[in-house]
Amino acid sequence: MKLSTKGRYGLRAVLDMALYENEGPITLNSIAERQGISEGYLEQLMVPLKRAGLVKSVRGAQGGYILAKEPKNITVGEVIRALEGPIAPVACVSEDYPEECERAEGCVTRMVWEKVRDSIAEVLDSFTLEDLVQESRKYTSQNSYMYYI
Amino acid sequence: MKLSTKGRYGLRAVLDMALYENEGPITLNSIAERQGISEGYLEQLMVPLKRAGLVKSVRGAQGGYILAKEPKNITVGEVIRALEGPIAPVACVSEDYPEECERAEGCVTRMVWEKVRDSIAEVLDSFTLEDLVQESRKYTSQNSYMYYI
DNA sequence: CTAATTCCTATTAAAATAATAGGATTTAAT
DNA sequence: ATTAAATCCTATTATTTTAATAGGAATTAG
Repeated sequence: MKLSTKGRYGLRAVLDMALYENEGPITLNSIAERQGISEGYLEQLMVPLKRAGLVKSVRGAQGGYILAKEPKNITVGEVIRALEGPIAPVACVSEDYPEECERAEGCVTRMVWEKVRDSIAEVLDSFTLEDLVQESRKYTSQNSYMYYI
Repeated sequence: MKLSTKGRYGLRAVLDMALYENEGPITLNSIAERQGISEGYLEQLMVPLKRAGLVKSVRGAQGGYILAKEPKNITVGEVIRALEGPIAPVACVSEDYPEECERAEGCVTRMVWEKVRDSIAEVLDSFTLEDLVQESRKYTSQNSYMYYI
């Protein structure tokens, strides 16, 4: 029941982008440095984030990545789903295409997993990047450039 | 964010035991057949379940496994924790010994993971084996020996 | 033109998961 | 006592997923 680094790193990356939003395109290199994540790995995470319409890339020198929507319109749930796939504690109750199961009819554990799925989704969908940015600024003194994530 | 087969098979196994509780010790062989799970793998799952005080074994011929407590006193949460470890969407918010993290102080994603952890725990702890047994009997006609899990 | 950057494909390393194998030990039943 | 049915125990292997690395192609600001 653990998130992989895809989801964790990916959320930190987009949150980093939200924090430095006014500085133009953010390079993977700078995110990687601030967050202590391998740049090559971050690169792989950007593919699904772009596909999900959460970030946009700017190629060439002075390029980088920017958020495709305002932080207040990006939920943690969207980011996690983009990177980890639909929320599904077990495959047969996946949010989008639940896997068929012979035992499905009358399966009683399924209702447990459905509730787990919904409660996870509810929490993840209740936070926007903006919420986290604001929370982060609380911890950050006026002059500090250190943001915690 | 998926449960492994440990948790899924293990829950089905103890639920199977709850359903056939009045028939004395249940052999792994019979659970394996009914549930379509490899007997050898089930054997491995019994170790943590015993250690957690959820099942007891009876050795020798006519032996098998029995629940160590009444079904109404065993929650799905206990079973899952026994098999998958403490609930923890990420290691730094694990239910028992959260992993240290340099970024912990002022980390804003952590509060998301804490809420996710708590909401999962709440759902899992809200179901007892008895709840599931009763649900299962709803689907089972009086004369049928087929129980759905 | 050059340097900085994303883009793309492939490969590899490491870890976790799932399953299998084979024998030792215990015990009810005969 | 013997036997058969069962748990117990240790080790190994196969498979899958996760995480990371490598190297070069394409794009673009200056």
